[in-house]
Amino acid sequence: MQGQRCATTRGGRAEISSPPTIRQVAEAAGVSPATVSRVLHGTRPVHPDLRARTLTAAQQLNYRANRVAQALRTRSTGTVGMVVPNVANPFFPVVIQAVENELRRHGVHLLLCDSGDDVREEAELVRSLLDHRIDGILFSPCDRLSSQSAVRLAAGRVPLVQIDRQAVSDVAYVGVDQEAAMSEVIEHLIAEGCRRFAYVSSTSRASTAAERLRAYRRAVKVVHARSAERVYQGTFSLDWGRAAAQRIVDEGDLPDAIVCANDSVALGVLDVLRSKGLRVPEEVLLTGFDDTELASIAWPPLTSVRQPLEMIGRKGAELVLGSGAVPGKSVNLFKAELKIRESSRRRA
Amino acid sequence: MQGQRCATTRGGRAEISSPPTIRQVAEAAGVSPATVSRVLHGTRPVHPDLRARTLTAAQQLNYRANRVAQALRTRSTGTVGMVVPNVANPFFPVVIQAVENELRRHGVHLLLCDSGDDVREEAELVRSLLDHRIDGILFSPCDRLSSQSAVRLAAGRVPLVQIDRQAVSDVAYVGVDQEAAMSEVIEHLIAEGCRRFAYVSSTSRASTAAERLRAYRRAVKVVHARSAERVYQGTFSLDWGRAAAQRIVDEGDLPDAIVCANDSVALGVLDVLRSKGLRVPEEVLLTGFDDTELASIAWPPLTSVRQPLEMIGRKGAELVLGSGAVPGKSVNLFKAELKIRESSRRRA
DNA sequence: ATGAAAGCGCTAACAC
DNA sequence: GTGTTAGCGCTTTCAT
Repeated sequence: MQGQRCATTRGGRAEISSPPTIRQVAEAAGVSPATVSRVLHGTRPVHPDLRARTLTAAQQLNYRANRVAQALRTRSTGTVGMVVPNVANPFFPVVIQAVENELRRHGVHLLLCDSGDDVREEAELVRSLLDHRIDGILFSPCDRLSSQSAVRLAAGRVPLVQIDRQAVSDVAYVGVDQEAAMSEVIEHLIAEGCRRFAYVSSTSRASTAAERLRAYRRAVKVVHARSAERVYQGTFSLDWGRAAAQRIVDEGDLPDAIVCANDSVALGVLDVLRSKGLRVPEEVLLTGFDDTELASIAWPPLTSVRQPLEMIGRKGAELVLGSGAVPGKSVNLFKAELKIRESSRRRA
Repeated sequence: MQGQRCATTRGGRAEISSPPTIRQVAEAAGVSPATVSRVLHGTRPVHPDLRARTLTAAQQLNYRANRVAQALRTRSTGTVGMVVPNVANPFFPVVIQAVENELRRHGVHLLLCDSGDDVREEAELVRSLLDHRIDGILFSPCDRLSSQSAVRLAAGRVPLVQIDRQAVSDVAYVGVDQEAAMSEVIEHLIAEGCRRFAYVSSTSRASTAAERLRAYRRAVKVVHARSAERVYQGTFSLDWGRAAAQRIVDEGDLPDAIVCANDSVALGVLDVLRSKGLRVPEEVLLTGFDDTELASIAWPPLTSVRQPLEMIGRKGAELVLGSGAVPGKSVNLFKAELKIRESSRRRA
């Protein structure tokens, strides 16, 4: 609506609003811009009188420093970038929220990017964020292999911490110990008497998916070698869960337990089992992963793995800001919590 | 890791890496910085030879413009701010994702802020975003009254569009017609034979909550005046749903249908009804709102209202960018879709 | 303790 | 067409 420009206007006409500059504050206060800056930042001592005049003028003009100019000069934008594979994946919103909160406690803003699980896009995003001179970056690399170059590129320029997913081992990382968590799931199922398993997951190339799968294989091999190969990979969706369950049932060889790499998939499986008249947990036990709201609301309630999302986000933010992200490595592995619910409890 | 500074170094020592400046490209190509800029932006015609040399030099040095400097000069940062009350509310991630995608198609980044449903924080965030000279702002005001000043402040400085929630009527807005949606819910229930209702909602001061409530009252009044007053307000959570259901049951006066302002609440209600042995939909019909994944997964599947989230996000982004946000007003009301499922279907 | 001046990296006016 | 110059708004030497 309003004109945006202004400048000092040689003529002498009235200006149209435009945020006041430090210069204008200086003039109003009868001091130099440098003094204003010093007062506002407490960088160096300033005479009480000038200080007072400056403060008054600043307040009167409602002065607020232009962060862009500040950034150019100080080489710090007060922003941090975050790149995640899929904002709509219920795992991330909570992490994002925690990150944003922690950043803001330090006066830093979050530049959020969704890579859409696409390595090319992801790399592009990282480059673009660097162009914007973000002060750091939180990166959830979508591909544990192909994302490596992007991670390295960015890590060479700004503090970087990998979050949830890891592509490069000597760059800071924060997430949960996926293998420990999945092992715990299997141990629990074995304790419930299960011996034959099937694993429903996605073809995701994320490090987390790989770790969970590895743990699954390692853990089931002990009790039934062939179960280690009974793996169904599709996408992290209800529909894939349904499709996988269909296949499992069709094969006419129902395992004792179906282990899922994620809650959505598990609920898809559950849906089909129910429609086939196969009861959970009576005929087959079922587990999910992530412990989204879905898990507790399902019927029967779904055993799942709860990750400390807020903690991951907060710690990630702390690391980028404090540059605990700079040195060789720095791994912050949290422990997930197995939430045992009816879907995996054998009736006594 | 690496040193960040460099500058032209009067001594003549080798520099440590630091992104190349336009000046360095110019020198390498034997042209002026202005020419480089012109080549890179195609702002004005440049002789093919110089053009080629420039391009080569830029590529060789791997030159990428410093967006901060660019922003200072051009008064455009290539960023848009977004303020939402609660990132973890399953409604927002999808909208955010759509916004981010649309922005990126235009080379614009998203500065995401979570106000935590706090008007003070919200105002602070808006001011801070303005300091960062964002090119526009997408605002989901948490309070239809107290958020007005923040909306007005920001709208006076940059293109602003209210998203989902509206505080100021003469500022651009995009969302769904809440009243129409809620009316449709009630009409459906009436058609199913319901006459006596209860409404479970939150004390939220968001415009959407007010609109849904108003529509509920208006619609039920027609068939049963007292139902218009049977309103339970708490928070948008499973627990509040449980608490509200408990109260409703305790009152010993079960309505024909319990209408909920959101899916989480509805599932909380469902949970308690089930534990009390009250069957849905046989003894009481139930509806939610938002049609999150929860709704379709619940048992029985929950009738809910699906909002075109991606469309809202995309349109919001389009508006800020195209500054369809500038003039007096501009309201983009989408229509929600009633998803009728078992929870509100009377057995024939 | 304070001001003048330089300059962050870029683009746009203005000359040629 | 192209280079030179000025300047976006700020912070920070460097003198005083």
